[in-house]
Amino acid sequence: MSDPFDLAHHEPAAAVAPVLAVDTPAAPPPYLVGLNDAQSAAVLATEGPVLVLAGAGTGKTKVLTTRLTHILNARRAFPSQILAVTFTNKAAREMVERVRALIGEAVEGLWIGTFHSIGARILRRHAELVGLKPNFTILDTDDQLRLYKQILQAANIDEKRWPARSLASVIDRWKDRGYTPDKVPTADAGDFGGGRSIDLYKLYQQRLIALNATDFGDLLLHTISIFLTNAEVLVDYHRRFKYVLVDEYQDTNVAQYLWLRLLARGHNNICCVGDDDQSIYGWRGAEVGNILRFEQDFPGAQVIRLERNYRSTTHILACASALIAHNQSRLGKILWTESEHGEKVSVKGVWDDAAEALFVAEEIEALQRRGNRLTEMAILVRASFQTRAFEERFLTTGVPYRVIGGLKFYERREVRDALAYLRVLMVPQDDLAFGRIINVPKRGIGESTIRALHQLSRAEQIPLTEAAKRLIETDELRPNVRQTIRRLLELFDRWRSLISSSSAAEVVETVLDDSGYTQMWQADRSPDAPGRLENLKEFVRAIGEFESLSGFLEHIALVTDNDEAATADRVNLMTLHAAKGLEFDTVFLPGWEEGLFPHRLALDQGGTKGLEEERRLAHVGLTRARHRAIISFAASRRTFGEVSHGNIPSRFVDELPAEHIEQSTDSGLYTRGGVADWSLGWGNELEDRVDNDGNSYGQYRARYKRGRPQLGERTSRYRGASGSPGPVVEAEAEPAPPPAPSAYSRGQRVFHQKFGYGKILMADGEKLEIQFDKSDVKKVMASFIRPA
DNA sequence: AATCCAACGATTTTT
DNA sequence: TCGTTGGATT
Repeated sequence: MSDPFDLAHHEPAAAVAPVLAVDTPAAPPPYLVGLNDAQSAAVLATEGPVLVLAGAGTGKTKVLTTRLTHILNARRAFPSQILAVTFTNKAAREMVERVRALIGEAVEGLWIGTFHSIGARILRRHAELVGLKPNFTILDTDDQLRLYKQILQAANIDEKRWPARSLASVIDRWKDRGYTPDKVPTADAGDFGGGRSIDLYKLYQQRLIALNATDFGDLLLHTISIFLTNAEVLVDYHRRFKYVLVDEYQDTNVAQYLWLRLLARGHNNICCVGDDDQSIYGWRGAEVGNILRFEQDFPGAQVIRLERNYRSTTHILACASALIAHNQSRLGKILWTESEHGEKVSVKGVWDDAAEALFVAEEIEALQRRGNRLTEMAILVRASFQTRAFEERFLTTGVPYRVIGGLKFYERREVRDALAYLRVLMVPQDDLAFGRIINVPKRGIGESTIRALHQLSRAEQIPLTEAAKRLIETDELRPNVRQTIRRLLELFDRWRSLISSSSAAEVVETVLDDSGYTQMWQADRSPDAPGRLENLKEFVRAIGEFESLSGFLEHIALVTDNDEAATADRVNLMTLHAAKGLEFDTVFLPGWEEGLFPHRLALDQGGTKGLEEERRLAHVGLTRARHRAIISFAASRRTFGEVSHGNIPSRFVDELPAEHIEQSTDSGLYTRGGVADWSLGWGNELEDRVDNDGNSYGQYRARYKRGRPQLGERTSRYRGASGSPGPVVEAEAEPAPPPAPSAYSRGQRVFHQKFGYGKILMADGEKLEIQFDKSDVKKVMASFIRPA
């Protein structure tokens, strides 16, 4: 494959007079057939700045991919002259596949990728210009946090008062806005660490450079700096990229905007596709303003609106439109459809979260009986804790479900540990990685030793591994510690010598075995140890798919595989944020209560802006539905052990047009338009139901402890032979097996229906003595408890 | 240096 | 309610 940077070899001949190729009167190319007028306009408007406002379900991806196809087909540019930027790897992959389906091989050489992957690609070419080496590491949030902690400690700042997390978010937001440390306005310093945040930012950047590392934000910030200070580099990219396409433009932050502007300035052919009404990542630095300001930012821009919706029924669309019309800051689109009316949007008020889950489960089973597939149903929640009630219900009634989101494969502890070993192997200067595994598994290297290492490393400006090498030549450490470190360093040398002769997977296996890491988990008696071992195996297998270790490391730094092979027929459970871009026949929208949705914190922090973003989130939720949307709210809800009573239906419920909804509320709960007396009448009944569920749930819980995915445990599918990486939790209710033989041992955490959580003091067959957290020591039969 | 325990705090999270 | 975390204990 040719280097896309290597323009010299294929300067396009067709580029001299490209326009004629398509303008000659002829039948329209086949890929335009089936597009509506607005869609074709968006495809054909190749020159100059274009904003495509694509409402939900209006064929956005189709337009993007067809446009790409058109540019290539009309020979306006070679693949290597097109830059297409997305936010997710999934979107990038989808685009590649669809373009390939339309025109075949020509996709080779296209610059399609996420902002970060393309940023990384550019930055590696010019790393020296910002003081990095081309093989710099990309830190993830975990590493970042460790680095921030080190910096706070060095700066003598009380981490209790000023947690590393807060500093991280302060600095992240600055990076989102394109501020390098010298550019942060003094007014923005805030009060972190007594106003020292800007200095801390400076220190952090210095440390990153010293570590030859970047964080995600740097991938863009550094490239922007390079473009700004090295005109010839920028001009080179101007020449290169004749066409720039951007997906999900409403989600770009200021840094991304600046980056795009700089790159697009060459040919000025930039096409941004997005929907201001689906901007839901403001809290992460996304600026709706970017899309709202597009016409000012790019003078002479065309704005094309895609307003014909091909997804939802009229009732659903009417609700979504009426809802979003309450927002002030929007460009305004009027979605319409020719599809059928379908069912009205159903709005249901219930007692509490358990009743809500029960209601949803019953609806799902009814739909299933009528021949609907579970994969075509989704429950979209505002906050992830809400999934719990549904999981409990589904486990007791036996509805198969999958939770999308949660911990990703590469974020798991064991995977990150294994990765750290590889990083040290590849880049001995990677202090963060070395610091992570120096005492994992436990080798008896403690805080004082590590402090000594850091001291020497800082004093001599050398990496930790180097400091370790020197320190063991002195008598500063105790002999046994010295010996341990020496042996570890020798191991690394030995592993390194394997790289040239063995496959990557073999190297990793050797590392995990020789280091004692695998052994550590084998010896671990905790219930999640087997899963971790499985994950390690899968990790080795994943590496096998890469040619080199360094290729693998780049992949996992930038790719968190978020998609799942939805094979089995299961109900989908996820947050509203995770649902963006997806669609389902039936969508359940539970928890539409003031305080939860819109979320209180969103209102507290964001005021009207916050409210409008919540409303967009509601709009996103509704527009995921093709045929059915079912909204619900509960008067009482259990959150973190506390029960909140008297919840008020979300204001969003009131914003739905009456003629498009069908409201039903359990009696005695709410009166029309307001709150009725919930203090009466529900107490006892609720208690009963919780008890019943609690008991049967307990059985399932116990069963799942024994190796099956459990409720609340974000087990990945990454066990067993099949599948790709993914944070998908799957669980399946089966007939309950006979009670397990007592397998409790001293020290184990257990749960008792009445006494709550506790720890086993003594186990004698079925007779156990348990110290309960909220009670005293009790003697209990094993059949009354389950593992915690 | 490892283990234990009490205190805390818990929207959303594409890279 | 429950997982994480830093300080205290052994």
